[in-house]
Amino acid sequence: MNVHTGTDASGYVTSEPPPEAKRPRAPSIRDVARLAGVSHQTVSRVLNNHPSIRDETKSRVLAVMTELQYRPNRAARALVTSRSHAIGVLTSSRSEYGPASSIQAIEEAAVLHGYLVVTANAEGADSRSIGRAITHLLDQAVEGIVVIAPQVRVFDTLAEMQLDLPFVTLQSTGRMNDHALSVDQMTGARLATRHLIELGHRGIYHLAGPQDWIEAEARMEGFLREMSDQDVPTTAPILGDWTAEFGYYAGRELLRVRDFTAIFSSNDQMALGLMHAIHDEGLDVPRDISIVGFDDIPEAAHFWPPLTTVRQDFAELGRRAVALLIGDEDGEAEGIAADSGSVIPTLVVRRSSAPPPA
Amino acid sequence: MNVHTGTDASGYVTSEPPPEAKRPRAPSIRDVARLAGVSHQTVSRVLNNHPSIRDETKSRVLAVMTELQYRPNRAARALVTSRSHAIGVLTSSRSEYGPASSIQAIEEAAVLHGYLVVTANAEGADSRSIGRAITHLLDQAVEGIVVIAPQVRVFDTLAEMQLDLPFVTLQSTGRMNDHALSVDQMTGARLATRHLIELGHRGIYHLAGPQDWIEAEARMEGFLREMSDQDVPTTAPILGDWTAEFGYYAGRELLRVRDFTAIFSSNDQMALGLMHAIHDEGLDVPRDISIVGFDDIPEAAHFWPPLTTVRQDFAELGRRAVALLIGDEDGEAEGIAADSGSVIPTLVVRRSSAPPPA
DNA sequence: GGTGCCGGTGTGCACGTTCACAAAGGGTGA
DNA sequence: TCACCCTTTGTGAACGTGCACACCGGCACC
Repeated sequence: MNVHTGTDASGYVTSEPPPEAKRPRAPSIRDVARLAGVSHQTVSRVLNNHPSIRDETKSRVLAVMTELQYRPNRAARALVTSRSHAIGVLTSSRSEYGPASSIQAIEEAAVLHGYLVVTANAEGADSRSIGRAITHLLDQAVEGIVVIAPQVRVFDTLAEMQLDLPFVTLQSTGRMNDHALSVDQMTGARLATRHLIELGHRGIYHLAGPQDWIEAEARMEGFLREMSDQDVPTTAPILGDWTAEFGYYAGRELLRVRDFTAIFSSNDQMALGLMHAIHDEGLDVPRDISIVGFDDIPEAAHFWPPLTTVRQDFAELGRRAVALLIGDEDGEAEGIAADSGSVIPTLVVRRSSAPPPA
Repeated sequence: MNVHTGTDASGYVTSEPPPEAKRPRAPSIRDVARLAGVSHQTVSRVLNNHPSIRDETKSRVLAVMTELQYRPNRAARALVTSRSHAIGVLTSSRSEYGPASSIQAIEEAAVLHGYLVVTANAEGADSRSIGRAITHLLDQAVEGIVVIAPQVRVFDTLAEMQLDLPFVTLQSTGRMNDHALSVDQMTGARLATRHLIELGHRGIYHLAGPQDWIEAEARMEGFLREMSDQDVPTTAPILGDWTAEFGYYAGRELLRVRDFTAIFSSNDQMALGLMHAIHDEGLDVPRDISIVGFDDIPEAAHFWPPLTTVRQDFAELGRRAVALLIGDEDGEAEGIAADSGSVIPTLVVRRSSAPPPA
């Protein structure tokens, strides 16, 4: 096919190439238009598949597009529509399994909807770094934010910056229902707790996560409620920081007194640390002490002993977050994401839990 | 301060607000310019801190900017400069610890340089999904790509799409030196192997990673070289898939014969699975069999027994990748990142390795 | 005292896309 | 036959920024 049509506006003589063509620029919609013999607007219509376009025209334009390897310029589009088609993810500790899995799911779902994901990690989760992270997201003109971090502080910072952006957290809560997915962390925690009670345990500790994390709070709440519902005397939960390291030291501390036969840990990493401490004392899991975790990270099945834990569908969480955020904005299927029921976590019983010693 | 200056081009009467102001648009440099009594170009100069601007003018402009909460519009900037200031990260299995940590570091480093990170996950790492991931990155007009995936296939796909984009892999290699960081995976593997040999082991297996991953290949190479250098007869490595699950089944298989006293696993997860299989047989680590891993994920210190492994600085890797990519492009400090020496991994000896049974 | 340079600033256009509007062509009903 | 509508297409103007260029005043130099 001859590229030089009669209407070529560049005015170059065919035999003589442009004087040192300084155009490393990608082909634009106008280039496509020229080659297809239509106006740039028609090309635009094809791109946005506008209804009223003749099939023949459309296919001709499409052919030219593939020939030219045309790629729509997102910047130009964003400029004129003032829509970035970007959503932000705000994390702290993003390399942990739970957050990482959710991010992955968010990304997949976002791409599926034609969106782009920008992440910002608030190292340390202090309000200064949260502010910096939010600023970064704002610089990218994100249209919404998914929060995987201590939401309370994020909330404050967001309010402080006095800008309203749709955002979603991955965890259910009483306080922030408008922004939260209805994932039933509490039920998961109750399942774990009930399991231990049904095995016959009465001295049960809870190793909780940081309390400004909504999911940590919800799990603790679930633990406390189940204990009280079953009339088991409750001890005050221990507040941890999600790490195996903390679990280890907490375990060593707890073992000094040993007024318990089971521990429900708010995540699998801390459970691992607990088991390490227990083994260090020459004790056995589950013979002497039962352990239940939360999350079911892939490694949990291969801990020694394999860990009884609560499986959580991080991917589903991520997908819902995106659905909520995007559905919300597009006005498309407003309610679907919101009220399609909670994600119910399931208890995976492995070998780290057993009846208490006689 | 009065917003309505005499030169206000909108022409609205001050007492009468614009008829249902349909301007949710953010303030632009022209708005700033008007309020500061300068031209938009001057504002632009302030933004890009051009040298020749009077201090007084500059501070006046800056004041107006903060007053208006002005944020530069990245889309417009990208459009005119045809630079996206985005770098892409191509992963498979991004929720695993290693990739996740590197991504985090990449992101931090990128933000520091004023760049934006776009990730694309090639689920399954087959060439079709790799193609899709690359397309996604290209749609965002990334200026470079960091690859954390089976590079061989990514290479092929990239070549197939016949587009040249600067890219970097996180692993050293013989083949792709132009694109690879000089992180000495091989030395790490040799350290681990030597450790086992020095403990007295002679029957040593290597559980390798997928061979289209360069790091897996490099670690295997290191293992083989060290074994041959030390004149220890070598058995063929087993090719795994990085998961604890695989390690478990590989362990069960190996234990049928038991012609070995130690296993060097190419990552910590597979090592965990191996130990699980060994425990299942009623054997003890390290009394009966020694295990050495690779990566030193945070959980490794709390495995049972705590895992001897090779620590790798994923964050440093990420930072270097960005330095290489960005330094490369900006022409700024071309060589610094490239030749500042290798990242040498270190051996962390814990309790999973010991002399072989007598 | 003209000429040239330099610091500081302004003017206009370009980037690639979408949007508002208009226009050409064909059909349809009165 | 004319007025009107619908489908399909085109025209021109935005969007917010950077770049090339021009301009202005002051100073140094011959």
